[in-house]
Amino acid sequence: MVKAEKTAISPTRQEDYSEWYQQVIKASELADRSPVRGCMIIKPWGYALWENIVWVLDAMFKDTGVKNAYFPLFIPLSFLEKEAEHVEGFAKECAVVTHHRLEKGMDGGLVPAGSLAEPLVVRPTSETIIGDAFANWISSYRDLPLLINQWANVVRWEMRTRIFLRTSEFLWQEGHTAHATEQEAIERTRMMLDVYTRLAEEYLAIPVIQGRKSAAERFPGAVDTLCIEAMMQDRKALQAGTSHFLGQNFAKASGIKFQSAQETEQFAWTTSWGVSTRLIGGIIMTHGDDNGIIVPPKVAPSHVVLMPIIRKPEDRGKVIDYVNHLAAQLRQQQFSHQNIRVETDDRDIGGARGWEWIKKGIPIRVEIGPKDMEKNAVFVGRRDRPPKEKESIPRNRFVAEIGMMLEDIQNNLFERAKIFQKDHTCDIDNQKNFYDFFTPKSSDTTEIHGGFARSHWCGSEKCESKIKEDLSVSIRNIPFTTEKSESGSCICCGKKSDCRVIFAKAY
RNA sequence: CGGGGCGUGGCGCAGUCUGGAAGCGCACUUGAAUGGGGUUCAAGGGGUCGGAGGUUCAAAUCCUCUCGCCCCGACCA
Repeated sequence: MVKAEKTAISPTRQEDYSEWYQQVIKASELADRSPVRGCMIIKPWGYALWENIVWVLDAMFKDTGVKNAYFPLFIPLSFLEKEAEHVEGFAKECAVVTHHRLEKGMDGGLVPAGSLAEPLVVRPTSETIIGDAFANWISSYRDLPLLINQWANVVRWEMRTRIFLRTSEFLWQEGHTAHATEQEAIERTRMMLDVYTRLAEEYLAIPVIQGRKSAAERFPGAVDTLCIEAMMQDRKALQAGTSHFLGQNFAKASGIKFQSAQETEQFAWTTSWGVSTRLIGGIIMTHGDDNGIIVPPKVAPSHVVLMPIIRKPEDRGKVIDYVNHLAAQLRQQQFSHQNIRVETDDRDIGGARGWEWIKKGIPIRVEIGPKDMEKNAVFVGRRDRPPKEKESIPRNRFVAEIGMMLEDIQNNLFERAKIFQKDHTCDIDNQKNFYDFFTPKSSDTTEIHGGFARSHWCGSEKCESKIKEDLSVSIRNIPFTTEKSESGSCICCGKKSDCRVIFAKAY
């Protein structure tokens, strides 16, 4: 038996996937858990990753005419009551502020005092308060479309939390738009889903499946919910972005009315759409390996780290000089319309230094010592290849080609993830095979099994919930590509179906 | 909120059954050696054992209560 190579993260993905996930976050210094239940402290490396996502998305939003604004963290309780389904969906997970003052209590501790006349809900999402603002801003068809986005934090009091994937507080953006016509709102819903798809695939290197949610999985209060679904390495699905067509539901609830060119009073058609810090969890679980995270170059906090190798103290000055010059040269180079982001790390901590950067997933590591200087070369390791596989490259060539190398890593990550998704997606038409597919082979709870099953579904909520109950498998979405494209029979009841849907276990 | 597991220096753990001076590895600090490398040696710093009660001459260990985390469900971006 071959001895397993030592990995930087233990347990490995194979041994215990969820524990691996926690350990990667710790080892890569993305985040810490906080003293507050279910909340996280996003550390600089993780926050820089988020900032890059924000940067990319924000530009894409603005390209479609969206403007940023900011709305209050607190929502009057009465606002939330306005849309019936919406309340029902969120009521259970709302944090509520009932007091506005603390006083010394009997035992010397502080106790809430001064109760509020109307309790305030900490936003779980902002449809209602933004709807209220929209009602004030809109009076004529000339005010439409209204295209607004806000970058914010929201709070959802979840029963079970998982860092980045489901925390009580998380960072996100929520876009809210109002339109004069149904058609235009529907188009906007789809347009934003396409923006999310581009973010996921072109920037995060996460292949996704675009589709529509079933009625049961729809956003509370929405007429239609579109989403992108990605496959993680444990073969579970992660909803990576959603875009909702809200019809006139929220317009009616908040009184978003306008006068048309024909002088009639009409309710506007609205949409909302969002992605969150959950995407970071998606990056970890799509690209990470047993040595840590791998950050896609286009959103990497830093692209390259330069590590001087100093053998003798007298070499120090010139090696550092060489490294500094190289850093300056690299910073002149461009990748994905941005300057190359360079770190230099001259800590004298031996091999641990290189491993720290591997765990953090920096795309390129460069070692530079006197020998390289003599040859006017650099010694380069790529994060998409094994840690020991490093090569000497002439300095000038490295500087000239670093952009291409990053592009190559970016493409590799995407291709790998695509192949993985393809390998674990299959068409299943037989009920027994379907149940086998989603049933672990052993009693070991950490066994990785299943994947995406493309199977027929008759459209009934009954079949959907039966499968969910039997296997904890849900309909992730009805892909646009398979919608009404093929007839068959429902995997659950056998009745006629006109399309395949994606079934999977989900985060 | 139900079922299971776990809380011991920053991280990973042993010690708990069978009560008897808080340990180990990694990390950290200092010194030296080494020098394409998770290196070696030496000397250090750091923990009221999640918290609160109780039993006892004596509690990390036994009892009661509590808080938190992880996994599996229900809920969800």
